[in-house]
This record gives sequence, structure tokens and C-alpha cells, in this order.
Amino acid sequence: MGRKEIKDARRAQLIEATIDSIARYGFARTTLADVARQAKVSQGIVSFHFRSKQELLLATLRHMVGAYEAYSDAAVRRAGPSPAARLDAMVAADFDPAVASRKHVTVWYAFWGETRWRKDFLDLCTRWAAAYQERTRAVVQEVIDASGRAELDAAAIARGLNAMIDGLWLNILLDPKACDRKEALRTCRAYLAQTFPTEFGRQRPVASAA
Amino acid sequence: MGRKEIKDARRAQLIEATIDSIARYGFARTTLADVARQAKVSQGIVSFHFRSKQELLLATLRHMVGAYEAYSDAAVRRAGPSPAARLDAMVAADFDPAVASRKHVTVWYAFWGETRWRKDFLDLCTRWAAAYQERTRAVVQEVIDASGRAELDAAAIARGLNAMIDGLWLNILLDPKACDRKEALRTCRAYLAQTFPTEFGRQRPVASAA
Amino acid sequence: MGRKEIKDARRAQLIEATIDSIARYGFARTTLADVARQAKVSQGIVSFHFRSKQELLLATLRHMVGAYEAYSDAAVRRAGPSPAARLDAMVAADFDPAVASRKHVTVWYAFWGETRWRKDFLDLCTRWAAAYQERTRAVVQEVIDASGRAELDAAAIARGLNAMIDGLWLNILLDPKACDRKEALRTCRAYLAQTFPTEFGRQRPVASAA
Amino acid sequence: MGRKEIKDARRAQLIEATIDSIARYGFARTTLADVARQAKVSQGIVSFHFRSKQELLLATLRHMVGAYEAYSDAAVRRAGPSPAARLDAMVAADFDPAVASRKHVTVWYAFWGETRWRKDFLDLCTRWAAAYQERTRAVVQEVIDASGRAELDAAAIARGLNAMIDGLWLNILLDPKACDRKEALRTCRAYLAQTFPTEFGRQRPVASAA
DNA sequence: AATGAATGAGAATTCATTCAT
DNA sequence: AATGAATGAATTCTCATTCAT
Repeated sequence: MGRKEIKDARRAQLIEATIDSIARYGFARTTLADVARQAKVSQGIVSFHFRSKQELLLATLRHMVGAYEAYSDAAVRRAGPSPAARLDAMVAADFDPAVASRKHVTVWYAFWGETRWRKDFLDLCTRWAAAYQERTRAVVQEVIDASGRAELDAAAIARGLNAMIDGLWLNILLDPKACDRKEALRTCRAYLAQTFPTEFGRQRPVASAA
Repeated sequence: MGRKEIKDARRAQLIEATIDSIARYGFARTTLADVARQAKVSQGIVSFHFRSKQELLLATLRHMVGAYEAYSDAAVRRAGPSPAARLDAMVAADFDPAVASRKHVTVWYAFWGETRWRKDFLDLCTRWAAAYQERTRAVVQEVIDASGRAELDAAAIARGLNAMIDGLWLNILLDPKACDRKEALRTCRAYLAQTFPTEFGRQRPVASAA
Repeated sequence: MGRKEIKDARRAQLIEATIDSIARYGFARTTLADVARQAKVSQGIVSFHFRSKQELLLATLRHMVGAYEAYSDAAVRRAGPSPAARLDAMVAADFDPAVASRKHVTVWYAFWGETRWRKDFLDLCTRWAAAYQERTRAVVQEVIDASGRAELDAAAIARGLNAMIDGLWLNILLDPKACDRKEALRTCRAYLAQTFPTEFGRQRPVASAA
Repeated sequence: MGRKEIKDARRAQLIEATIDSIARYGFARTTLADVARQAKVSQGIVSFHFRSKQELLLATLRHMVGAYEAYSDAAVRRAGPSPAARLDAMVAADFDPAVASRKHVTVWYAFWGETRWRKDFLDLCTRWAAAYQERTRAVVQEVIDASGRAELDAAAIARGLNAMIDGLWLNILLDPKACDRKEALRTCRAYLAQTFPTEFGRQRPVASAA
């Protein structure tokens, strides 16, 4: 393992520790000392690998966005060519335990809560939201095209779907007993079934795609 | 103005200053000194009227919940007896400039970002979410009953709708250019139109109720 | 009850509250708010009757000295003419529940702990210590004269006795289980018996004086 | 000098500064800022080496107890095998300038004044008082055994002696002109002479042991 | 006389960042 | 690369004192 690899491993280790610390103590009470303790390294090393706390947090947010995208992309690829199956896979991935654990949605909301005042967070989130919206819109459009219901507004449906997902994450964060991942996914699928009765009605498209 | 009134007025003033300060500096950087400066009073008085910063924040959150509910209730009352009109009024109120200004959604997300680690915030938000979900569900059920489509799941529709609203607030927060209040409301109404074509299709039910 | 009486009653009430507060929270954490709460009056009234906190504390110390002296004097008067009986009464009074309760010795030590840095406390304590030493010395001298043992040093005996009493109060303060009032009194009487075997040996002089 | 040594040296330096600060300003007005200024270090370092002010104070009290015991033990060892000489050495050590300077007794009384409300102080003082009482009692018992006066109560004599010493410290604190260290020691020796005329009468046993 | 709101200085504590080793 | 001691600014909270009513 060369210098570069060691460095990257350290960075990854610190980013994981940051996520853990935010999940455990919250954004406000996550200190560099916490992160260092969690990662079992000395305090100074954080400043060494990341110029400042803000950079560490930005790197953490980037990591979360990247991991999310990688997971979602992989799920879509696995879903095969059917537009409906791909759309369902996207949604299902958003409520996969690896993505929408209470810990993860907690950290997402922690970042969103601070995003407004940190230009670098905001830029990243905005770009990501735009990209994700466009990606969803494209798949929704494919579903519309395949179903021949040209009167539907792909952008509005995609926007509504994405918003619903984010809002359901809030439910998971606030009260997983009232609405857990399974219930959240069911809610999204009900929306899709309402919108695309042929493709999503009754049977789940994943099943029909299998 | 008696003692009690003076005290209440001061509390209200400090709560307003807190909201302003959160909106301006963010949750993390809102200090009691900021709040006092904003309210043009001395520092000590904040601790005098609220025992601690945490209590001030909790009072602020309570105030926001109360103001939101009052506004929403009033809108629903104004909408008249028609279930669809009432449902639409609820949604419209959620994107009223007085409720969903970028400033307000920013503060909401600031609170949600911290809620996970403050039991009192969490309890309040959880109770509020449950109450609001139930209220929405009841109206949705009325719409369903009125339209005779008993196969629809009122709870899932209400949950999806509420989640969509929260998620659209995030859009307003992150990038009002990409999705402003009007666009957000349009998105919600598209969802309702999809779900209840008769009641919400084409014409806005407010218009039809008029 | 005239103006003067009301005022005095208020002052006495506040002084009692101060003693209670010191006993309960300690010197450092006794605030004027505590005192006012204890006395069930408003905050401002303390500053009204006593110019400042320091004056309240000084008045409290004066009150304690006065009460102590009154109690001790009364005990000595009750003891009758016998020098030994009077000396014993003085010592016994110092361990009377009304004088040497754990609460009282606690407050005494609280004052002594601060005395060094408050000139008015120090002056009062110094004067009082001198007066008490002289009073004790005089009675000890009478005992010596009565017993015809002129070689004894009344000043040293009195000083030792008084010091022993103060030190035994510390024992009561620190660990009443290891040394309670009764045990403390026994210790002092053992000292007296050692010094004046004829007057204090075996029988307690109170008994013999009775 | 290794890490450990640096740390210990810094802690010792801060403890010394704390003692100086208490002696100079009193317990109530000793702030961490004072201590840091006295030690010529930054404020933050106090919290770094001691988690809190309370821990710093506890460490200071521990240091004082430890230093006292070390000094007293050394004096007793130097006194040789004779019980009377050892007892006298103990008492003499208690009025040695290094132990009973006005500064030191001041700080002792400052701690005792606060001890009642700080469990850790109280535990430490109680344990220390018990240990010291037992140590004194044992030596007194030896003196009794050596003198063949089995009727004497070693515990009472030891308790009286220790109390007298503590009380004489108060005299030194309140008014060193009225009772300085020399006079205090004389008073204690008079007590011993009264109690053990053979061993402590006339000649000082240290002299007789020489 | 009495109330209690208001002030503002000061205290402990926290923590990002720096830096000598 | 890594350590962890050190800095010092910032923040919350406390509280004696003042003052309008």
C-alpha cells in the first residue's frame, strides 16, 4: 500500500467516524475531538488530512452523496431494461436498509439543516438534487412513453416522487414506529400505482419484471 | 399592560428574534447574544424569561407549530364544507407565502436537523406529525367517501401527500429557482389530480367550490 | 407593631433565611435569590433592607455571634456561683443542640472559610475570639484560684480549651458518626478532668453543683 | 522530559497556582482565569489537564493532604523511637512554618468552609481525619503504655489534641498577633504536660530525647 | 415598602486550530 | 505522518444590583 492509499484510507476512516459522530451526537455536538476519538487517532491528524472542520464535513457530505448515487445506480442497472422496473428499483433503493437506515436519514437531515448557511454544502446539495430530479424525470418519461399516456407531466411526477421520498425519510427519522422503511416504500408504490395503474397496479413491477 | 402581558410580550419578542436569528445565522451559530441583540435587550433577560437556551429553542419550536396549525386551520375553515376544497386548502396553505417562505422552511429544516438529539423537540415533532397525518387522513377519507372510490387507501394517500409537502419544502430551501412555492403547489395538485381525477382534475377544486 | 418593628422583623426573617440558605447550599452558592425565595419575599427587598449582599452576610454573622453569646451567657448564669460549674456550663453550652447542631457548625465554618478576605468578618471574628478567650481565661483563673494550684497557666488552658471546642466542631461537621456532640463534650470534659482532677474528676461538676 | 513528566509538571504548577490564588483571593473569588494567570498559561489548559474547576480543587485538596502527611511522617521518623518524642514531633510539625503558615491555615479553612457541600471534599477530609485520629491515638497509647497509666483514655486524649491543633490553626488564621505558631505550640505542649507530667513536664521531650 | 423585570459584567466550559516534538 | 499539549476566542449561564411601577 503506497502513500496515496494510506492517505485515502485515513481519510475514509475519518469520514466514517464523522458520520458516526453526527449520528450519535448530532451536528452541533460533533467535535473534531469526537471524530478523532471515534477513529482512534490523535486530534491533530484531522487537521492534517483535512484543512479544517468545514472541509471534513464537506468531504463527508460528498462521500454520502457519492455512496448514495453508487448504490442507486447499481440498483437501477440490476433492474434491467424495463422503465417501470428501473423506476421501481430507484424507489426501492431509497428505502433499502443500507440507504435509509434511521442513522443515515438522521445524518442527511443534519446536513440539510445546516445547508442553507454553508455555500459549499448548498451548491453540492443543489447540484445533486437537480441531477437526481433529471434522472428520475427521464425514467418517468420513459414509463410515460412506454404506456402511451403523453398527457402526463414527467417533471411534476418526478418532482413529486422525489419530494415524497425525502419527506418519508423525515417520517423514518421522527418516528420509525409510525412509519418504517417498509411502510414508506409501500406509500411510494401506492403513488406510482395511482399514477401508472397498468405498470404498477396490483403486482409489483419488480415481480412482473422478474 | 399588566405584569403578565409584559412578560408574554417579551417572550414573544424573544421567540421572534430567535426565528430571525436561526434564519440568518443558522441553528449552530445562533447564540443567545445574537437573539438578545436582535431583540435589542440585554443578554441576561433571555435566561430570565427562558431558563436555558434549550428552553428558548423549544418555545420557539412550539410557537412555530402553533402558528402553522392556526394558519392551516383557518385556511380549512375558510374553504367551506366540501371535502375536496378543504383538502386543497390544506395543501395550498402549506405553500402560502406566510408559511412556506424560504425563511420559514429554512428554520423548519434547521429544527428537524437537530430534532433527533433533543428529546423534547422529537416528542413535539412526533406528536405534531401524527396529529397532522391523522387530520389529513380524515379529510382524504371524506374525499374518498364522497367520490365513492372505497378501494383507495386514505392513510397511504395522506402519508404520501404530507411527505411530498415536506420534501417540496426542501426543494424550496435548496433551490427556489428550480422549484418555487408555485411550482411546489402545482406538483402537489398534480398528485391530487392523479389520485382524484374527478375532484381535482383540470379545474382547481377551490374554483369549483366557489 | 410600628414601622421599626416591622423592619426589624423583616431583617430577622432575611437573616434566618440566609443561615438556612448557607446551610443548605453553601456559602458560594447562596444567592440573594435563594434568600428571597427562602424568606418568601421578592428579590428586591433584600437590597432594600440591606444595602448589599455583603451587608446581609455581615448582619448574619453578627446575629450568629450575638445568639451564641446570649446562649452561652444564659447557661453560665444558670450554673450558679461555683467557678467549676460555670466553666463546665460554658463548655456544655458549646455542645448544646441549639448551638452545635451540624447545621450551625457548618455555617460557622462557612463563615470562617471566607473570613480571611472580608475585613469586616475578620474584625468581628477577631474581636469575638478575643472576648471569648478573655472570658474563658477569667473563669479558668477562678477555678485555679479556688483550687489553690497557682502554678497553672490560665491563659494557656483557656486557649487550649477554646481551640479544642472549635476543632471538635470541625469533627461534628466532617463526620458526626465518628464524633457527635456527646462525644465531643466528653472529650472536653476529659481535658478538664485531666487539668483539674479535684474539680472535674470522676463526677461531673454540674452534678456536684446541683 | 517525556510526555508524562510534562503533564505532571503542568498539573503541579496549576495546583500551586490554585493554592496561591485561594490564599490571595479566597475560595469564592478564585477563578480559573486567576489560576491560569498565576501559572502564566492560557485559560483553556486548566480544563485540559483537569476536567473541571471542581476536579482542580479536589486535586489541590489531595495535594495538600498528601504534602501534610509527608511532612508529618518525616518529622515523626526523625524523632526516633521514643513514643513521647514522636508525639511531640507530630505536634511540632503541625506548627512548623512549612505547615501552619498563615497562608496554609487560611487555605485549609477555605476548604473546610466548602467541604460540607462537596461530597468528594467531604469524603477525603473524613477519611483523612479518621486516619490522622487513629495515628495519633496509637502514639498516645504508646505513651500511656510506657508511662504505665492505663487509666487514661487514648482516644479521647488524641481526639482532644487533634481538635486543639485544628482550633489553634483558626487562631493563627484569625489573629496571629494574639496567637502565633509559637504560642499555639506552647499551648499544645501545656496540654501534653498536663496530661503526661512525667514525659512532657518542664523539659520538652525533644530536648530529653536529644 | 414591595415587586420583579432588566441589566451587564463575569464565570466556567468548549473547541477549532496551531505547533513543537 | 503522527501526536497531543497549548492557545484563546466564543458561548452559555449566573447573579448582584438597579429601577420603573
